[in-house]
Amino acid sequence: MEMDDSHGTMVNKSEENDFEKKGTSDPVVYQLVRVEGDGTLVPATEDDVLQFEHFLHNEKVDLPPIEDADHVEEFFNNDCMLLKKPDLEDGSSKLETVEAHTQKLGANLEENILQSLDDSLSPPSDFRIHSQHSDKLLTEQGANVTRQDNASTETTKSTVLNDSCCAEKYKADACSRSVCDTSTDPSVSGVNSSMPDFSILRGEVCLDDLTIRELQEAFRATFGRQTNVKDKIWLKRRITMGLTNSYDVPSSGCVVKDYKIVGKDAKNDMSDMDERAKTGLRATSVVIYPGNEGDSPSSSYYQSEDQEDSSKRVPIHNDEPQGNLLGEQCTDKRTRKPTKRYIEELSDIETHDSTVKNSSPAKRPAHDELLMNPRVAPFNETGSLGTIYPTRKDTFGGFSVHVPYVSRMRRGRPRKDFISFADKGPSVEPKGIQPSVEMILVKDGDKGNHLRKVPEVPLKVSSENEHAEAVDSKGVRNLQAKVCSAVSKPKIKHGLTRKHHRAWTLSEVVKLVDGVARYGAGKWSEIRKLSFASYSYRTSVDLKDKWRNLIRATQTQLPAQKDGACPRKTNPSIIPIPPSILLRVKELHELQSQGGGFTAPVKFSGQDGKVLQGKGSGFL
DNA sequence: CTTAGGG
DNA sequence: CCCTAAG
Repeated sequence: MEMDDSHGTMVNKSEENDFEKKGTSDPVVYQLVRVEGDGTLVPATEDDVLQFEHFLHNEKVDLPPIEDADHVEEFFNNDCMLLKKPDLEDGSSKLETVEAHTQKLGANLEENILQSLDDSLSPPSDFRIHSQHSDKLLTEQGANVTRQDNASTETTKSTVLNDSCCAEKYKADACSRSVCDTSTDPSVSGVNSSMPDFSILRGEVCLDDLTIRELQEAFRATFGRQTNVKDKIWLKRRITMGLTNSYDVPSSGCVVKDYKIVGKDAKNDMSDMDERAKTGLRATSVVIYPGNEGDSPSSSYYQSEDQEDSSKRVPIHNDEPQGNLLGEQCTDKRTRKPTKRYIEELSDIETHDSTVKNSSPAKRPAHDELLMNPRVAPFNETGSLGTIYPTRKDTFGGFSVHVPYVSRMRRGRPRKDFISFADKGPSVEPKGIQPSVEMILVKDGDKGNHLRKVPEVPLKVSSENEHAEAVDSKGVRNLQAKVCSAVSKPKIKHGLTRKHHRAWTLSEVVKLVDGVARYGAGKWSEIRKLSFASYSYRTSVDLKDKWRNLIRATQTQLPAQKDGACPRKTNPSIIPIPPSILLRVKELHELQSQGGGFTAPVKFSGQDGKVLQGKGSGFL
C-alpha cells in the first residue's frame, strides 16, 4: 500500500505527461535542472552537465549534509541539481532523465547516481531513483528535485491533491507523534456521515478550552466522522483546518487564532498565506467550491484525506521550518480560486506561448504541447528557498483541485517565455504581483532545453491593452531576452536578466570557424543548425557575435603577437584562441568579405586545412 | 524568424 | 550578451 501510494509524478520524460494518467505507477522522473536564484528551474544544458561533471570530477564536491528531504531540497535549491554519474562522455548528449519512484520513507537513494549525495541523504530521504530504463545507462542523470515534497513522497499519488493538504497533516502527525504517540488511527478512515455537523462549533467555542473528548467531538462535527486521535494539538489543527476550509471561515471565530497558537510555524504559514493571498497565487492545491455548508464534497474530501492519513502515516520528521513549505500548502488549502483576471492573464500567456511555438514547428519535435493553459495555475511557493510549485488544476473526485503541475515541455530555446504581469502600468495589476507567474518546465533530454522565466515583465500596456498581444509578438522576444539567470534578485529589474553567460569553448570556436568556412559567414542559422546542433544554447545571434569578436581578435591580437611580445600578460584563465584558429578566421574573413559576400560553400572543408582558394576567387 | 549592427 | 531595425 505504501508503495502504491507513493508516486508523484514530477517530471515526465518524453512521453505524454503521466500526470494525466494517474496510473498507480506513475514514475517520477527527474531531470537535471538548474535552479535559478529565484527558484526557476531551468533544464540543464550540456554545459551544465559538463560543468558539473568537472565539478564532480575535479573537485571535492562539498555537499552540505543533507539529512532529509527538506534539506535535500535546500541543497538543490542552492545550485544546480546535478547528480553525479560516472562517465560523461560528451556534454552533448542528452540529459537523461531519471525516473524516480518515491518509495516508502526511509528508502535511500538508490543507484550510484546519487552517490555523491548519498551519504548525506541516506537516512530519511525518501527518494529512490532509477534510471528510466534500466538499459539506459545512467549517463547523465540529474534529479530534478523539483521539490519532492515529503508529501508527495510520502503519500501521494493517488491524490496529488492530497499531498498539499497533507502537508498539514504531516506537521500534525509529527506533533501528535511527539506529543503522544497516539496514532491518528486507522479507524478514522471510515467514511461515515457525509453531513458534518458544525453545530458544536457554531458557538464561539475556543478549541483551546476543549478537552480531548470535546475536541474529538468537534472533529467529528467538522468532518463527519470519528477520530480516536488524542492529540489535542492535532485535533485542534484538524478542526481548525476543517473550519477554515469550510466556506464560512470568517464567521467562525475560534479558528484562526487557535491555529496560530500551534506554533510559529503556523504563523509563518499564515503569513505565507497572506502573501499568496495578496498575489492571488494560491499555494493551495485543493480548491473546493463549496456549495452548502457541510457539503458532501468537502466532507468527502476530508475523508479521503484522512484515510490517507491513517493508512499512511509515514514518519516524517520535519518540524523544521522548511517543513513549512508543505505545511503552508495545506494550511492554505481552501483558497479562493484565481481571479478572473488572473486566469485571463494566464490564458494570455498561453496564447503567446502557443503562438510562438507554432511559429517554429519544424525546429523542435513536437513535445511542446501545452505548457501552460488557463488551467495551469502557477503556484508560487517562494518559501525561504524560493521554491516554486506549479500546479495545475485538475478534477478529482468531482471537485477541482490543484495538483502540482509538472511540465510539459517546451521548445528548447529559452526564448519563449512568459511572464508575469507586472506593475509597469499604472493600474495594470492590482497589487503588483511581484514574482508571480512562474513556470517550471522541465524537459526531457533531447537537446537540452532551457527555460527561463521572466520574473516580471513590464507589459507596456499603457492604453491599448487589447493590442498587447499583437505587440507582444514582437516584444516577446525582447522580453524573453531579458531572461533571467536569476542568480540575482528577480527584483525590480523589469525581469531584465542576462542569459547565463557561457564562455565559448575552443571546440565551439572551431566549430564556428568551420561552419563559417563551410556555409559562409552570415549563414548563422545554418551554421547553428548544422554545426551547433548539440549546443542548443548558442543562437545564431550568438554565433554572429562570436564571429565578430573573432574577427576583432584577429585584427588586434594577431598583429600584436606578431609584432611584438605579448603586450598583455596572457591571462591563463582566458583561453587564448590558438593563433592557428585566429589565422583561419582572418583568412576566412578576408576571403569572404572581399569576395563580395559570396558565400560559396567550401568544398573541402578540411578540418584543419586552410581551405584557401585564391582570394576573391570566383566572380569578378 | 534571421541578419546586421550598435551598445 | 542585449536590443533593434530590417528583410
